[in-house]
Amino acid sequence: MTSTTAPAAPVPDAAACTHTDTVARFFRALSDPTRLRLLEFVLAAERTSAECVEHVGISQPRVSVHLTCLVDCGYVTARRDGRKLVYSVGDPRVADLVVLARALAADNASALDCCPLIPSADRP
Amino acid sequence: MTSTTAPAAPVPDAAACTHTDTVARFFRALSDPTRLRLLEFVLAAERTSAECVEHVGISQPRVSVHLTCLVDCGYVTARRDGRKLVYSVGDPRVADLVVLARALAADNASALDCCPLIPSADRP
DNA sequence: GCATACTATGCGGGTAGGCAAATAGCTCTA
DNA sequence: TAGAGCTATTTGCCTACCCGCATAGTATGC
Repeated sequence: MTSTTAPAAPVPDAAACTHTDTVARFFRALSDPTRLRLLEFVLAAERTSAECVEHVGISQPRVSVHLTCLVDCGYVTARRDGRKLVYSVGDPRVADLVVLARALAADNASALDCCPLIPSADRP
Repeated sequence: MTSTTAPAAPVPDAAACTHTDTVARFFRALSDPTRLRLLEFVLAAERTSAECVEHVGISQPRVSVHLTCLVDCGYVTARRDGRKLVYSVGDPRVADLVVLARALAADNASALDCCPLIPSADRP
């Protein structure tokens, strides 16, 4: 944690004072169905790029971009194994976050479907 | 658990099997800086619409849309008090989600700034 | 060193969703 | 029942971002 190492920071808690924009961008990484699908796929087990491509069913370049994004945001880490790159989730809090969000989303799924600002794909 | 009520469903747990698209849309509600700012503002205390408008500094119609979105997604609830609408957060898990995300985002803030797919506003 | 996976980057197009401004609708006071 | 205050909806514009396709780059194996 970076907050525990800060001795006399002008802010009481680094985590609590992270710019809201940064947190929003952090959420944005999970707001795309393809990226979320990838994250949950990697969350279940270590996966290679090729496995991810097959799982989500979109082009390899696009999957590469999404995975890079997930790595940049700190959700997953990449490791080379021979010719392949293997992606995995190191921080257990990522699973916590997804589980928590899933529980909340499940309890509000029906209402969520009616939100006009965020229309669902199959409900135009 | 809801799985006990499902007799022969092909899925083990309703919460765990909520469509990924739905969860992604749930995250999308928090992926906008203005909405996240509003949520955290309401999270701290009950707020009226007018207070929210002043806090985020954008037009009233836009705030109305954002607040409606947050209500639809189940993050906040609205209550009428005289002429005003008062918004509050009922589910404590919402706070948990935000705190957890803040902690994760804080630990990856620097890397997040470098993610080209999700560029920050002040870093073109 | 060369060939072959495997992965990343650039380009162009289409849609989603952000904003302000104008306006309609609802709720309480007088 | 007016009238004033508060909130929601509509319109139009513009930017962000997702996509596939083509291609460049890099690490590994022979």
